[in-house]
Amino acid sequence: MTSENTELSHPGRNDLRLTDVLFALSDPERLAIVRQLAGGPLEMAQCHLSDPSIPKSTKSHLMKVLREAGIIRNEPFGRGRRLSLRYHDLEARFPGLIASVLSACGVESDAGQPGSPAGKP
Amino acid sequence: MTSENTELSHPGRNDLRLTDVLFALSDPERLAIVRQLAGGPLEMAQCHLSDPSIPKSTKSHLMKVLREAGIIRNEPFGRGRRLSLRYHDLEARFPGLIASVLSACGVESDAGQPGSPAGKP
DNA sequence: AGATTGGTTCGAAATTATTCGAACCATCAG
DNA sequence: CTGATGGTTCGAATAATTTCGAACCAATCT
Repeated sequence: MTSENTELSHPGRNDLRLTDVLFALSDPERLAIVRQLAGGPLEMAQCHLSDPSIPKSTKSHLMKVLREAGIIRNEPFGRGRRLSLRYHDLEARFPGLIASVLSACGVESDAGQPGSPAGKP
Repeated sequence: MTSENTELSHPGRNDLRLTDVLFALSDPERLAIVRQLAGGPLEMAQCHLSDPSIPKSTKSHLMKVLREAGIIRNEPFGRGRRLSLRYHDLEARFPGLIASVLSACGVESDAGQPGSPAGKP
């Protein structure tokens, strides 16, 4: 049977709400996830939480909050899922915001995203 | 009696925590307050909430969250209090963050703050 | 098919935030 | 001093979030 893996719903770029984005980013654990994704997409299984003993239902919920705020994309990938930062959408809707948050939490503005922050012309 | 009006405690510039700042900004009512203060200091009595029937204890609590996150300054002023955005401190600690949040919520980057965003040399 | 891995969803329980009235404090006007 | 205005703080009620186990689903491997 070819019964496509669960497609989760993502808000469209224009439906992103600033307060929801800020809220999702306001949790240390979620922010740490975003930091990891700043380097490029990651399989969920390779995206680690600060405490490895946290149950998967909790991890899934953290991802849900980020996804529903429009911060990350969560798509089927092989037997698991692939997570990615919706950098371009965030940048388009809230220019400079995600870049300043990343830089504030110690992400070297480098490669990883399309129209990344400044740094290398 | 000259018994100084209540001095509230404010976190030092270097004690500002990104997650606290993001959390404080993630509420629409608090964000609206910040928007008003972007134009410069305001007496608390002149700083209005979206719903004018909200009791003053609630308003005071909103200010408390913003103050404890280090976003606003709240100091005695005459018989009331004067509120101001800690733009400079925020900018120093989280470069670009407050500017992008303000611009994302429709604040014309104009005067109002010392080393404000670009716009007018 | 059956077992394994990786992840979502559903409740319920625990934690944390918000809201609001009442009490209180300070300043200014009379 | 008295009253009025402006605001903080406390405590209790309510609302929202977080956390976690159990049940479930999909894809892969044997």
